[in-house]
Amino acid sequence: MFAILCVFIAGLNHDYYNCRSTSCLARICLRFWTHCLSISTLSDYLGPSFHGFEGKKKKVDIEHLLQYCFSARTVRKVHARLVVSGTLQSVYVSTRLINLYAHLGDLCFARKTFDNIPSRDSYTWNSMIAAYVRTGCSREALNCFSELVSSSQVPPDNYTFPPVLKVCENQIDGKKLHCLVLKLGFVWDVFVAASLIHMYSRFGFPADARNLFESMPFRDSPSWNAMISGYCLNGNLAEALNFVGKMRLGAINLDSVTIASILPVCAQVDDFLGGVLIHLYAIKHGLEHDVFVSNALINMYAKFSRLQLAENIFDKMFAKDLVSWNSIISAYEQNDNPVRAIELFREMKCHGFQPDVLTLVGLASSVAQLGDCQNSRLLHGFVLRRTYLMDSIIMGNAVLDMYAKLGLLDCAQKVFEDLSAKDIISWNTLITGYSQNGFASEAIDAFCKMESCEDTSPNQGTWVSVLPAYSYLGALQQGMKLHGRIIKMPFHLDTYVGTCLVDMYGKCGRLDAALSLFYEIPRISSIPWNAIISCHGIHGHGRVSLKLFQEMQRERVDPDHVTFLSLLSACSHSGLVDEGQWCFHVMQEEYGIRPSLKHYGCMVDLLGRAGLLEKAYEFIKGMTLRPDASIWGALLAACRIHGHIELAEFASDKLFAADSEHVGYYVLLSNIYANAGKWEGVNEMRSLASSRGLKKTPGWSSIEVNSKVDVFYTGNKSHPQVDRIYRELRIRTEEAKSLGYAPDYSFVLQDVEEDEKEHILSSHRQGVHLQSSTTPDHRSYEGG
DNA sequence: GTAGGGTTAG
Repeated sequence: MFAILCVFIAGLNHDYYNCRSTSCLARICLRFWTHCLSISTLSDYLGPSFHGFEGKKKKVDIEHLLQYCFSARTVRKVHARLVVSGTLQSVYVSTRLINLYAHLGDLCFARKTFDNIPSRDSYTWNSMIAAYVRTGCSREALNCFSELVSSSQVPPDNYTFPPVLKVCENQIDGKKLHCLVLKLGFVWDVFVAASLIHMYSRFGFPADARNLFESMPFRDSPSWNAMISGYCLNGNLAEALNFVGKMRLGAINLDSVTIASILPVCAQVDDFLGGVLIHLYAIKHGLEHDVFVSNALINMYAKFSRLQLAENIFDKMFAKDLVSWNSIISAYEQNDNPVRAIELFREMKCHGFQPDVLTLVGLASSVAQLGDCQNSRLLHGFVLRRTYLMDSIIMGNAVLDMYAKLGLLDCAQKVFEDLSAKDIISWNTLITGYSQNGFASEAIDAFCKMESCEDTSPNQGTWVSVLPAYSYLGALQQGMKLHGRIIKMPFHLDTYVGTCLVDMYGKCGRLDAALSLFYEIPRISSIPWNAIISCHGIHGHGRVSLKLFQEMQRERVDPDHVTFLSLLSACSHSGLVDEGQWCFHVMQEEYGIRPSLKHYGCMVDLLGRAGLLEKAYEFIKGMTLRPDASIWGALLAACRIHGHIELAEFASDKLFAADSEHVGYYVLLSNIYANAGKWEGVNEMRSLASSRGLKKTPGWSSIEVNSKVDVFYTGNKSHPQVDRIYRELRIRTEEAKSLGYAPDYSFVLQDVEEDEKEHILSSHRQGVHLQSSTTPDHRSYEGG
């Protein structure tokens, strides 16, 4: 074998030695050496061949060969030979071994090597500390640093401080390190200074970082980058951008780090053009193929929903890493294309990448978007096996969010309870899950539990998650108490929190309060406009909704698809047929928004409610999308109002062909039959629904008295004061009748006598306005 | 032979 090696080497033309053959040769040599040939023997045989090593005239030795160890296994073999040959006495060789082990991820052997060195020099200490930092063992790194300081073998030097500063845990320790740096005279080392700047920024002291930066006699681009990343950490995006500008004015080249830091800022401040200019700069300076730059570009383009641009970058990358795959997967996931996200996940696995926490976070969201309950459980199982749920709070929250979005609240609750640590986002996710699935009371319960936790305090997201629950119950007084608390907080004029408050006042009927609050919060996005337009529509003030829309146009705020849903619904509930049709036209022609099934549904409702049944039917026939159950349902509801049995039967055929699982439609058709006195049809619908295992959910209403919400629903008399309530109701009905009130019995859809009909109408009894919403329970809530 | 600043998230 050795003879073959010699022939191979002799056959190489030394003038054309390329790196590949050098590397290959070195590895073969290593192999022989670990099999007990001495280095001098190797050198004697191969000497001339090695002089070509990377063009340097260097004597071959084991230290030189160490750089060709590409696996921890090889290093261990070399290590064993070094111990046998006695070469390990050299601090230099041992330190190199520590670094090799650390780079190959074998921290245990790095430490063993470190422990066995009789006298360590500064390189040894620095290498061991850096090894801990690189592998994320912060505590061990800090302990090692303390050991160095107390051992007095060698003092820490300028190479010691950067890694230690990177992992120090608080500003007080950071300050102590800064004092030591000053004492030892390393403050003007650019590496140490950049680390100090970053440390001060990390702990929220940007002024200290700035002072240090200003006092530096010489600044290189990493010093500037430390300032820029520091401003990003502290959320001062304007100053981060300002520093990039200053760098360019000072003729300091932006490097790949600057670009990777600033691209996310362009996305956050919604500056697409700025982002493209940075991209062009990267191309011009040959930086676009840097992995960090490419990844940052993918993420930026994804945030601007420019998926084609993101995918172009991804495709052109020479070397993709896990972050590249995670970025492109979440790009599709966040732009409502979960199918492509999952496809890319499969491709990623084919390329030999193992998913990490962030891959699975993106995947959990994709699975939720697809409504895929089966895969959600598979994902949960996978995450559990990898112990990610125990190790990562983000992963736990993502699984919780997945179950909440799928409406599997029991699973969500279980995941929440099993979380090894809960943060405010865990609570917010649970509260949002309840709130968005109609479990308002559970949402409020969870909020109250969160408030009783000492180590957790609500943030903006908490208010956004819990306020809709109060709106849902119409709990105005309790909502106002929350408003009272929010107003004292620095973010009380936040668009999202403000919009939730506007929505709460609006839904609870306080349109005046909703409107005055609306004019206090920022109105540059469509979000608050949608809320104020919608709540006026709900209460039948369609013309006000239209006026607000005109105001929105004057303020040059771009409406979105939700704005038009709110407008169409407002017009529908106010009988504004022409205005509704105008909105539908403007949406497409002026704003280029393609109508969704929801918009079509609103239009059918608008025409149908106004009695234009034929026109509504013609409208459905002209649709560019295939009508689903909701469209036929809207037509059916209109037929019910206007008693058009023939069209109702046609619509119901279409409806049940599209969706036979929605109980609301059975109830609707049953009510149509009842209205027409066709009681056999009513019975048929009821038995059909029950034979398919569908249960109707009762309608409900609520009232808030003295910050206490009472919920009533049909067929239930469990309220402790039920007798008093109905006595009062009878008195009020008599009073109303004496003033000329005549009950409209067409809403009583049961085959009973007139006096019974009146009783049904004036109480919460089964048969009146059956709804398919989720039923709240009838517990009461004390004000928070 | 040892060191700084960077990309993805619920």
